[in-house]
Amino acid sequence: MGKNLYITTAIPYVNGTPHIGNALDYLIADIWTRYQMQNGRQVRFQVGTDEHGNKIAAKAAESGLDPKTYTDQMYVQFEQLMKKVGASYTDFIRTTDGHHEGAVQYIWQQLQPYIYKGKYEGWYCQGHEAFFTDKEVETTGGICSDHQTPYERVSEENYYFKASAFTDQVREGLENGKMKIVPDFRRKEFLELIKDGIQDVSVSRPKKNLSWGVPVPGDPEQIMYVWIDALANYITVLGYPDKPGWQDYWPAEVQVIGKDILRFHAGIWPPMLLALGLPLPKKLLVHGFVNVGGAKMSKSVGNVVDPNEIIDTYGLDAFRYFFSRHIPTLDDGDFTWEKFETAYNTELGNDLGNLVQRVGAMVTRYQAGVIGEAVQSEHDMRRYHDAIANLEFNQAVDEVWAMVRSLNQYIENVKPWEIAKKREKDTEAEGHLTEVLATAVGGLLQIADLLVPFLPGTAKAIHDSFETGVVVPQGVLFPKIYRHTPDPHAPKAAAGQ
RNA sequence: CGCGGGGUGGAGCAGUCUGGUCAGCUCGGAUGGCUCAUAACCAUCAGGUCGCAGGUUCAAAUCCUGCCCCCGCAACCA
Repeated sequence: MGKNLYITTAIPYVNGTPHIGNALDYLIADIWTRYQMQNGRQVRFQVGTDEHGNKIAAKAAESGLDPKTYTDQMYVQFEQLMKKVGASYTDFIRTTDGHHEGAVQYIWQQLQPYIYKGKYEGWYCQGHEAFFTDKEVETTGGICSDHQTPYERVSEENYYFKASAFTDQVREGLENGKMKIVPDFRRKEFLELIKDGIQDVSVSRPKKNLSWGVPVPGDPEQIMYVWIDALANYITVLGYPDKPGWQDYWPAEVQVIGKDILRFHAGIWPPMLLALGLPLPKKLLVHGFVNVGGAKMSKSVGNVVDPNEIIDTYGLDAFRYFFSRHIPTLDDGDFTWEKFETAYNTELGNDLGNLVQRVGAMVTRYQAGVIGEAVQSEHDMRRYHDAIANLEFNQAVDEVWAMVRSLNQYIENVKPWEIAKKREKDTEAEGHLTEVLATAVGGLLQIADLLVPFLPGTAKAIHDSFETGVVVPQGVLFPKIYRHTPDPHAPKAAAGQ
């Protein structure tokens, strides 16, 4: 196995504000990256933004800006979120980057044997200068609600990419595991979807209908539609085709995507790669959505949760903890402020934070802070590593918490405070106490190691507390917060209420 | 008969492929213990016909058949 690994995240369309789903992408990729780096791998971790298209052009026009200036303002929000969740990315791509646009045109030319001209037919609105789906047309009764004009049936010339030519190869790759889709039920879902073959996709629009995008080489009348432009980012960001080094990282080990965009990443992207003669990514990690109290998060319902608010209130590691352990990596999850706060107070505060505190306090109190010969804990962490290899991060965190529990149990069983009392009379007690506390510290240090990918700040705090051989208090980890759940120790309000 | 996922103690889940050792885990609730600690921690308990009805088997949450209910997706929607 080589040392170089590559992981990617979906690039969000900058026409909008960052949300939990984006944060989840970054977090998952970041956990994986930190884990691999901890194990001595060289990792490139891509993030970026998708910045072309009509919606951007329209938004920019509304604000009286040219599109590029507009995206220059918008993409920063996403960059801020990436930094806020602690994403240790190495490569940031914007689809408006010069190198990317040039590379995409090169790719288009390489794809020539599989590109043909065809007619695209659909419902068109003059006011929007855009096509609408059958569904939208149906729900509005055929009248555009913004312009009060009927949609017209229009057909236009487009270039198509012959993705269908690669149906068998893609299917094969999925069946022999050359390209895995994780979890497996997503793979089955996708195979079912392409049962009748992958369909060709329209990859360009006439310039009059799509102004803001990469021009099609050799045809000034056509602009590239999203697919080739956006999907290509995964290789252009590495330097493809002209900057050396990209071969060291492609194929990607993992491509992190949401369940909504699986079909593009399994049905268009692999055919593009095959047409370019490039290997397929090894794994597509498909995560689910975050619901709120069982309901879909949506602006119209008004239940959107802002990741920034969580992090500002509870801290970055608390955010990373909840979204890595309580939102299953490979399935939908549920967020509520109550759940979050309960997990924060009980699991982070009571279980882990308090454990660190009590061990530190005992070493300080009984041994003036001097830690004895650290005993290396022999806890078998195979399940932790297996879980990460299987991309089930929530299970890996479960394993860490099993260790936290057993360390609390250990302390309860050996009762260091009783050994401490015996030291006056029993000469062996001193050594015994030192050994017990060193064992506890050893356990904490191992826990800290395991937490590095998930809670880097906490892992560092634990290390800093105990690593030097003398306890260096780092302050209380995860102090109690009661904003959404009742404070059990609050002065009793009037009875009955 | 479109496709996929799911229905397990108050809540959230594991277990189903490879039938018995499964009725398990976490949170919440109750009781007790302890005092090193963030009124934390530890132990015990709370008794859920494992969606419903049949079937296979010595034995089914776990296999087969039928049905009911919930949630996504249903193709150019970033």
